[in-house]
Amino acid sequence: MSSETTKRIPMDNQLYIYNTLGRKKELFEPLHAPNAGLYVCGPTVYGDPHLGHARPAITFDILFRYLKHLGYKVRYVRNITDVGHLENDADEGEDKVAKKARLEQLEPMEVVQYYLNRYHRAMDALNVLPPSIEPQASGHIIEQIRLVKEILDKGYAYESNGSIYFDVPKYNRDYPYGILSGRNIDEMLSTTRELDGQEEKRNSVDFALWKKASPEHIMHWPSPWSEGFPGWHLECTAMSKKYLGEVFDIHGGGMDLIFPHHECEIAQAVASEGKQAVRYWMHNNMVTINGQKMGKSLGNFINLEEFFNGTHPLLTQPYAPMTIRFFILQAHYRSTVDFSNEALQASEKGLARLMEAYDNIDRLQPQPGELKKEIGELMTKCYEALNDDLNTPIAISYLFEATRIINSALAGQTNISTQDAEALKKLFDTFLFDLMGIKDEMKDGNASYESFAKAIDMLLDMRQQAKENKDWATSDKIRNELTALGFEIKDTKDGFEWKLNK
RNA sequence: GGUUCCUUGGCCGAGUGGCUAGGCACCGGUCUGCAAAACCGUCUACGGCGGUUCGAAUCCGCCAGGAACCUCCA
Repeated sequence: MSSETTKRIPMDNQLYIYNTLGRKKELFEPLHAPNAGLYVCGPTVYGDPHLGHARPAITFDILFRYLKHLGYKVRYVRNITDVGHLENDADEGEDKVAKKARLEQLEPMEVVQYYLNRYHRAMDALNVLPPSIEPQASGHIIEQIRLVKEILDKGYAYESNGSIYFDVPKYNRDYPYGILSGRNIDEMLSTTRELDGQEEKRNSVDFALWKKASPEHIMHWPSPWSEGFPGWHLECTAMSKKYLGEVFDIHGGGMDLIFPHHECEIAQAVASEGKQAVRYWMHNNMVTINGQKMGKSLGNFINLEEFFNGTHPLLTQPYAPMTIRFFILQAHYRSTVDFSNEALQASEKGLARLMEAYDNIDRLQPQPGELKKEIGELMTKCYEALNDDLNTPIAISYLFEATRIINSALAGQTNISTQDAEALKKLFDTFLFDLMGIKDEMKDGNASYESFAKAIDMLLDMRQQAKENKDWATSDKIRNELTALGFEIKDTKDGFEWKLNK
């Protein structure tokens, strides 16, 4: 699909990733190099995307970008859940959407499309690359029904009143259930709460593969057992198998999906195929707010659009998409990251400093000479950081080291060679832009930027004239009014610099 | 109650046995017409109590506090 796949995989670049199954870092060795398969649980599109959705999207975007950078031909599948979760729960927030669909006489698929579009728009703003395939659960009912049949044939499921349930205790006699989450079935049997509809199930730990639709249920399909809809966990197993094969490399998602979702996926795959489908399980941690998980059920989430506009009451200002992205990358993906205005502002300023340093590389006046060892090592260290389970905060810390080197040279305090300057530019191009996916929101895709920039330059040239005439009133007026408009004006040895703070 | 995990300087956040990231804020200095920015410097932390060790933020135990999962959730 792209020419970059011809790149040779560097032998010394060995990526280690933390496998939740086994809870340790493991060398990543794809099953069918140079191909690599990646499946990530995407959103259930029944509400606006919030900060929590940005975390896995960005985490696995980095993985996607890095695997491609290492020369792998990556097939990245990220699903869209559009059936099974829409209306069959008691939570008011979710009910409202289904209710709204009915009240406004919308097709459920209109609701789905609406939020899917908004999700895509937010991901685009965050510079999250689209996956190779983005399958929707509702488009794979046939595959899911087939999977249910296979599990029934193997004897690990049973029918009850038109619904099909996975027989967890029976499965557990042949294969260990709970290996991903570290649970054992006896404890679960003794601690699982009683839930509605459980009378159909033989055991409280069993889960639905196919549910018979109640009369008021909007979305339903014909099946050998009933008019109904697929169970919660089925789609990922069916779609990953279809697009990545019976066994594939990496499956990602949020930590909150480990149980029951991913545990059930393992059970479904093993029950139907007799073997595990996933070789590396990766899980990103949660975004918290005041130390608590940001999420729908707690009602403490902030939509991405609210961040971009600054419209949520908890926000003291708007935050650019790249600020959000950088903020998330400044924490390791397996740590929780706590939202606060202070933390976001720190990220905003830090990122601005990096972007400025990058622009400053072009202002340097490098001399012919050798590459400084210190600079040459930064590239290696950044690779080592990413190879160590995608340690983006460490890689970022080296970019800040590079920033100090650049600014120090610009201030005339140190010398810099042509090779140094090239290496620094390559460091930023590779790690900040290509791999971490930061972009210059002002310049990228803005055709009129150049005219705009020249107009500001002209104003500042006039100010420069005034300064030379010691007309401080005029020079300060220009500076103050530009500052009021959000510009930051800097006087330098031989002129001026400016930037627009959003 | 069960399972898993966390507690790092004013804030955020890396780091798994010695070399003690990084960002933001603060303070001092250089620079500047004044500023801003930048640069240099300062501040040097690992919840508590024990233990292992020549040596622990890092390993072990206990205690305290917190979180996630056990129900849909990224």
